[in-house]
Order: sequence, then structure tokens, then C-alpha cells
Amino acid sequence: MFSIGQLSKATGVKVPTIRYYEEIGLLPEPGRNAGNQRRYGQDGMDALGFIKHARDLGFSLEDIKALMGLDGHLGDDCAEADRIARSQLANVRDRIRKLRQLASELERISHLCDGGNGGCCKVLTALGDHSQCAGEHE
Amino acid sequence: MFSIGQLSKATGVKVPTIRYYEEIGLLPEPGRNAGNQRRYGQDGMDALGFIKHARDLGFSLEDIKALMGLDGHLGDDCAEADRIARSQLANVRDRIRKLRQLASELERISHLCDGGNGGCCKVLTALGDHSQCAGEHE
DNA sequence: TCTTGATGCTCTAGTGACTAGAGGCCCTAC
DNA sequence: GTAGGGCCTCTAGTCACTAGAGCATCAAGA
Repeated sequence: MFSIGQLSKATGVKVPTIRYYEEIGLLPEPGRNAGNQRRYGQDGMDALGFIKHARDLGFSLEDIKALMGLDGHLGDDCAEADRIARSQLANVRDRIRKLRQLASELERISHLCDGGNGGCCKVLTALGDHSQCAGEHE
Repeated sequence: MFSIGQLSKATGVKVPTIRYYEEIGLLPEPGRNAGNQRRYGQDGMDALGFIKHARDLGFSLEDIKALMGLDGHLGDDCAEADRIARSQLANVRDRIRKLRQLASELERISHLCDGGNGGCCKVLTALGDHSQCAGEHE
């Protein structure tokens, strides 16, 4: 049996966050000891590990709830789990694409200040004027 | 003079968002007409354009507030504007790096389901087990 | 056994950047 | 004059936590 603090250390999820996951129904309510403190078994550890990993991969708590719901009847809903994973992948790729455009524009803006005091300060002007941007962003 | 709705259409910032920016002191309070409705001049339009563009570039409202504060005394604080822009660039690059790792892991996980029913369903298992991951993420 | 300090408990409120809705007032065009 | 769209304020909700208050419990050492 693990205390909430041990669970936290083992998974890297902070204590208040664990209680929050329980509150919103993501993590099943564990048993309590005589002093009303939470006591977790291996299943609680596994569930929290699943959540942590999926969160690190950028899944929303809503998605994770759906994924965990599938866990009971795996065979049938493999397609559903796959769908969620693929949609998350598309999401991540889209974010990368947008961020690349932002980075290139920020580079352009930063270079305006390279010469020291000479061409300064075009940074604020560039930020105020989208028409100077090479491509579309957002 | 523009109404809040006209400003919204021109800049692409939603009406409640404009009021929100005013509430938090990012956008200066405009004048009002006889019926207590906001009326903006070109300066309001420019300020909102600046905010919009900087938001699209991923700057926080806090950063934008700092950037706009510099506007009055540009010469001196070019260095500060440049510092904020560069730190934002570093930030974006870091997010891209992390997202690339996530994408590659998500690709790996998605491929587990490629064969249809054969190897199904490893997706949920993979999500639950970080030790299967090739690299570090987050 | 007693004490001490870490850990645990519940509850409320705050974060950032909005978004939604209620209930009412104003403006413009017909 | 009236219809309907736009505008007003205010409150509360979103997501995924985070912080703090004020108190109870636990484990280890004296």
C-alpha cells in the first residue's frame, strides 16, 4: 500500500494534482486508513502512470478519460483508441508547423536589432505590423 | 471613430476579448459616446493591432504589457524589447523540440495498430508504459 | 511515552486568457 | 415608431492545475 506522497514520488505527479484527478473522476477513489488518509494499491499506481504518460504526450484529460473508459473492453474499441492517438498526432504536427512559422518570424524580428544601436529599434514596429511578415501565421 | 464591433472586425479580435484587454489595463480606456458606448480612434486600432500580432506570435499578455510600456521611451529600451523577443524565440524553439519528440512517439504508438486486428490493441499498453519510449519526453 | 517535523486532510481561491449567458439599453434603417 | 442588431455591465465557467489556511495524523528519535 502506498500513501499519496509515495505515489507522487514514484510517478512524478504532484500531490494536489493527484487529489484533483480523483476529484474530477479520472482516478478512482482509493481506500482510506484508520486516520482517513488515502492508501493506494498497484492498480492506483498503474492508473496514475497511464495518466502521467498520456499527459506528457499532450492528451487532454478528456481524451484520457475516454482512453481509460476503453480499457475495460479492449478488443472492440481498439479502433477508437487508435483514432484518439492519431488525432492527437495530427494535432501535434499542426502545432509544430505553426510554431516553425512563428520561429522564423521571430528570428527576422530579432535580427532587426543585431547591429546594436544603428537600426534600433525596429522590433516594436515589426511587432505592430503584420504586413511585414513573410508568411501567414496563426 | 470606430465602435467596438468595427474594431473587432478590422482586427479579428472578438468583442469580449477587447473589453477584457481594457479591463486588465492592456488597452487604454477609450472615450464614450452619449449612450455610453465605446468609441475608438486610430490609436486604439493600432494598439489592438499590436496586441493581436504579438499574441499570434505567442507572447503572453504580460510580455505585451512590458513591450507596450517601452513604447513611450523607445531609444533607451531597445535592448529590453530585443531581450523579450529573443527569449520568446528560445521559448518557441524549445516547444518545437519537445513537440517533435512527442510526434515521433505518437507515430510509434499509432503504428502499433497498423495491421488491423492482428497486433491490436497495443495502443493503450504503450500509453501506459513509458519504458517503451525510445527517447525522453517532457 | 513524549515530542517533533513531515506528511496528510478539507476547503477556498487564484492563475491565464479568454468565453458564455443573463438582462437590459442604444442606434440605425425602414 | 418600431424592429432587430449591436452594445452595456455583471457573473460565472473553461482547463489543468497551484497556493494557502488551518487543522489532523504518522513515523522516528529521545
